[in-house]
Amino acid sequence: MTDYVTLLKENDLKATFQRISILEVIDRNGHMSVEDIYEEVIKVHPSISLATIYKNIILMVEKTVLVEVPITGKKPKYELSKADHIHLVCTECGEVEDKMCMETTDKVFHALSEKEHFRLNKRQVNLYGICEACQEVKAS
Amino acid sequence: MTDYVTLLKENDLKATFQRISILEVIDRNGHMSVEDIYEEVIKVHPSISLATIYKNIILMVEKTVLVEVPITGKKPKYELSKADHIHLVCTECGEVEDKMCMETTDKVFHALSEKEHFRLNKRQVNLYGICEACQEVKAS
DNA sequence: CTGGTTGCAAAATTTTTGCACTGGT
DNA sequence: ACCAGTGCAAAAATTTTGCAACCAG
Repeated sequence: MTDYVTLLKENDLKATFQRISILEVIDRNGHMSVEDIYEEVIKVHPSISLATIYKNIILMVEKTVLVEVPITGKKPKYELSKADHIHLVCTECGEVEDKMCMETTDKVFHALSEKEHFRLNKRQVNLYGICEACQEVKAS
Repeated sequence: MTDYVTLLKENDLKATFQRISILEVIDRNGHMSVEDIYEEVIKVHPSISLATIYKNIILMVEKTVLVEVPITGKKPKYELSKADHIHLVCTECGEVEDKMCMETTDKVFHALSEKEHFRLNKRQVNLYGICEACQEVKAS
């Protein structure tokens, strides 16, 4: 995804420089907190206000351009909307990695929902642990 | 679990009645935000301070007596530590229900972690949708 | 043009902290 | 009796809001 203008317009949002910058930095970094986004965007667009970041994140989450990823013990992060996936969350460095492989688990989730008469809408899987890079650092 | 005193002492925490009250209301209600806990505890123990609730939740999460359950678009909730399970989160009424049935998904999670050389520690599955009760209300 | 968007500053909310006092062990 | 734990009030951090100026369509 590089055509943020189209993405925004498709979702009834004006393509302002501020919004495009927010999408760019999130796309580049994968998963970012509000503060992370602010610090990155300000490098490119120094006059942007934190309030604008907040307003736009809320708006873009409503419009489902962005998805909030809540993380145990941390501020939530935001990512671009994409197919459902698993998050590998490193508790050492904080990095979040996406893994697209929910076919098997999805079957379980749907079976469970059916059994419980629960109208399933969204799945969210976070696996917490230590990523390969951080294991190596600790070993040395 | 009703012996909160033992639970606390086993985790090097003094068994104050503020802490016992916090554990009681969480046990009774299942999943509660800081504010929920405060509002319930204050009924039993009107002089308790919100700061005490915060301090104790942070402490009990560190000691793994409590677990933080982050939820998309909401304040995190807290539950008593127990075997890993799936959360059914109703986006209408906010209720969270536990389902103990992660045998199949656990295999997938472990296989994925092994493949990625990720040292898996904790699994967290939230399914968002509409619970049976809320479906009935909407239908009528 | 014009209605949505921005930046700023102020307000509201949420969480943390310092400290004298209290209460479990 | 000791020291962790408490309550309070103040501080810090985070998020929201109102509004005049601005700009994308």
